[in-house]
Amino acid sequence: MTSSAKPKSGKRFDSPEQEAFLNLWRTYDCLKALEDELFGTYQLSAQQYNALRLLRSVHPASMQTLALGKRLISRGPDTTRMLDRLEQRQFIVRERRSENRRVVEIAITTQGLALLDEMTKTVREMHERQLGHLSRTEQQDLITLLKRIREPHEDASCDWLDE
Amino acid sequence: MTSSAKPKSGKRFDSPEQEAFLNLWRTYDCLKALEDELFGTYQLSAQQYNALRLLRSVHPASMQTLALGKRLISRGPDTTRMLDRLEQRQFIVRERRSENRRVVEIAITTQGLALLDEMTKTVREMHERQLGHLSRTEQQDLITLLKRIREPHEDASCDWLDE
DNA sequence: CGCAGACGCTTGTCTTGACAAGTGTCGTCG
DNA sequence: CGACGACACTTGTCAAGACAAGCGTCTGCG
Repeated sequence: MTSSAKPKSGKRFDSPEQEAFLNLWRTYDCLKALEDELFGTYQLSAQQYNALRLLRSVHPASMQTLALGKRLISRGPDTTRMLDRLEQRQFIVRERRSENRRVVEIAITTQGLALLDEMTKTVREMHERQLGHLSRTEQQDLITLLKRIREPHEDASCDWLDE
Repeated sequence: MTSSAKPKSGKRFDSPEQEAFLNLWRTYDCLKALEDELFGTYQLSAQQYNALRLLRSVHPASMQTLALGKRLISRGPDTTRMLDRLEQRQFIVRERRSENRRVVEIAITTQGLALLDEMTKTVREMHERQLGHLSRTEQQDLITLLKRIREPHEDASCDWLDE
């Protein structure tokens, strides 16, 4: 009934853009598997690790929940629950200050810092396994390309504040 | 207590590999948002769309559940439930053949093909928005780099059969 | 001083994906 | 030809993410 006479197996991709995106997806998923494997041994998600790293970068100061959430990849209201889990394991502390009781200040604890220290070596090794086989030039080219991809989208929902 | 005298805010990344990976993650997430937005209007997930595309590529033949699952990004036993949803909406049919009652053959239906046809234009436009601002050369470079990244990992869990 | 509205976070609920165990079917070997 | 193991899929259960509504707190305006 539809245009069933079209070539079905001529090409695998409808457009070069699609091919590029599917490759990006596949590659991300591939590297993410390595990441998850490592973080799994620490009972941590990649997002949680990033949150801790971010908190360390401002230590001994603190960050507000929303500001922290914005800097992570997944925007959204799930920051609260992720922080719940980190607080429960005492890697962070939350504090409502009297000066402004609306916001919650998040800070990394000594235990959180210790965890990051403990992970440093294995995380670096994992990244080495992920991308170490690329030359520095290739890595730079990749980063440049990826940034160029995001350029027209940053204004929308993809504003990354980590740089 | 820990090595708390280390430079905290000297650099944002622990290694070039980490910078590359975080850029990859961020970029994927950014493009995925555009994708989800589009597929959302069709009440479809990206995985489901890929499954339908894959089934179209072998139409009018069929595929086995496991083979289909392997070709998608997320490996795993959740293929069944994803297919449940597609079957419920009559985009695919499942059939147990008498010759081998262990396997389930999946085939796309006329309605599934019609849905893909209906989506073709908007999907192409979305990909154009995602990556259209890159030159053909940049797109090719990107694809080459991404494939090179996956190279040493393909043997493990990242064997992509779509090519 | 009090109230409306905005802000920041939390909670509820649903869908989606991950991991493990279970069910039915086939090949094989005694 | 009957039992055992392997295979392909399904089901159960749980954690993680998405979306929307709710709660407490602050600001501004009459």
